[in-house]
Amino acid sequence: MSPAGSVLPPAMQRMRIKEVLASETPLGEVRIQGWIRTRRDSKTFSFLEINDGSCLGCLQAVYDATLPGYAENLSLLLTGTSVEVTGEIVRSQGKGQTREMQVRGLQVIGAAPETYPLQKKRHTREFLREIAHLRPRTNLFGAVFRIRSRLSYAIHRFFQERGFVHVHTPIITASDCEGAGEMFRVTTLEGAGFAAPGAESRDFFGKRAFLTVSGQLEGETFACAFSDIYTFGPTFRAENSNTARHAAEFWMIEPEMAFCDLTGDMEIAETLIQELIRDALEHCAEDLAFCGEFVDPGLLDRLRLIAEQPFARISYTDAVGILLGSGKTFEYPVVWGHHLQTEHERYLSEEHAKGPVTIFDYPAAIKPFYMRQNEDGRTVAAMDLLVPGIGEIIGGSQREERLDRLTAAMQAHGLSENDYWWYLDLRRYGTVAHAGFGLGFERLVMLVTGVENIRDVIPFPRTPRNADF
RNA sequence: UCCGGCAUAGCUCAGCGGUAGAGCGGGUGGCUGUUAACCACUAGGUCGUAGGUUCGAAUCCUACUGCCGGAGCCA
Repeated sequence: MSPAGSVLPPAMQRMRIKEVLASETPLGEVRIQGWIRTRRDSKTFSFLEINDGSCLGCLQAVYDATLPGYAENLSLLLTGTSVEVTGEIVRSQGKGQTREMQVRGLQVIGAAPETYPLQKKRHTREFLREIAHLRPRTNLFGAVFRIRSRLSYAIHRFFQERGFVHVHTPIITASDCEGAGEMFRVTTLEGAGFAAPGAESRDFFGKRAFLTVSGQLEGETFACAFSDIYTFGPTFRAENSNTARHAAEFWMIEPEMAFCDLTGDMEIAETLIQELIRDALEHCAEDLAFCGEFVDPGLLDRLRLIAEQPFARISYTDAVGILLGSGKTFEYPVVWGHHLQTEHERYLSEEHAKGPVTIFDYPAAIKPFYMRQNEDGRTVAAMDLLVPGIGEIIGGSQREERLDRLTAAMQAHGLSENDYWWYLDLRRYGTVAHAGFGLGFERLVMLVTGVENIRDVIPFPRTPRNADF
């Protein structure tokens, strides 16, 4: 495809800068298209740093002052301007790059005047969030979103290679009892009609509808047909959470395995994390090195450790004992039967295990109804995978497959069997042990890149009072 | 939602009762196979919004808004 006004005949293919920089063989004359990052002028020529997003690095183009149009173009060649450039790829005379382009023809496609917000200096993340439409053009966000893309691909590859079937579970759900937090209401009712008596039956779906907070229950139905499935899609929580780890819209991966218990569940979870990090280390080396240099100096060592070292596994009961025996004074008391607080989870992963740790067999009273009851009568087969710096990255469980136990648990949680008739049918017809978990995709990207705020690993973050762009 | 902090030039910040500053970015000129290039000059601001205290407020007080950090909820 040749853009209008191209300076070269269509026969000459555009090359991505990544390919130009990686090429082992002489390339001769090539055409590239991208955005100016910075310009440095000499008396008789200018250096242009051009980036097209294909990789972190820029192509240095040497633009000779004797070329036609040089003087007119120069005033337009500011940071942000889009250009098409042709020229020969030659060995660089300077330090810092092995090759560069000797420009033969240059065309300004779209000028970026001096009001362009991105300067060739470091900006704060807070400022860049205000220009979320332009921040992908920075080094950091370029690296983060290339890594995010690769991780997404690696997740599909991981499951597809293991025979898992990808299921698209619904985004809109009519069951308001998924039990994973506040839900966003979906409705076509407006004004007085919304509040009127019996309004729900006149709504689009004839009942109350919401955005999904989890595809798990629907995922279970497919696991009980395809044995191993996974979902990978957007998830919505209307919680008024204002933290670096929470977003109202985020992406989640939820595998569900039939004929699988909690141990098998933990194995898949741990293997998945390790495989994904290995994949990123191999395929995103340049971007990860950048993150290691400018985001978190300890990043690469930590990733290698996570990829190689087996994860610690500690039962909830043992974890409580470890916390009580730690000699640490916590703000919140450690009590068996209570939730582990952030400070407790941090101690377990950052100080005790010094790496990822899986906590399993939680008290039944603090977990949802669908988790499988253990024989001790007081815990359920649940697990949380905690990683240093982020906390919970995976939460999962073996599901209660015994109809009588499940209905009893629903009664204890005050839930109506009628609302879950199809979920209970799975236990009525060919029930089978099964287990699964949810992996927060953004938290994974945070782990891999070292970026500490979820708003900086998702293109356009949705958080309380913020849905711009 | 709770606790704490912050809001000054396009960006990053200094100034903390007495005429609004620097670096970067922009412009002009110079220099150099440069690479966060360098040197000189130059333009650029209702100091978040609304009240209040004071002879005088960017500076002190109050409210509001937004953002940041921590906590809760969780992925």
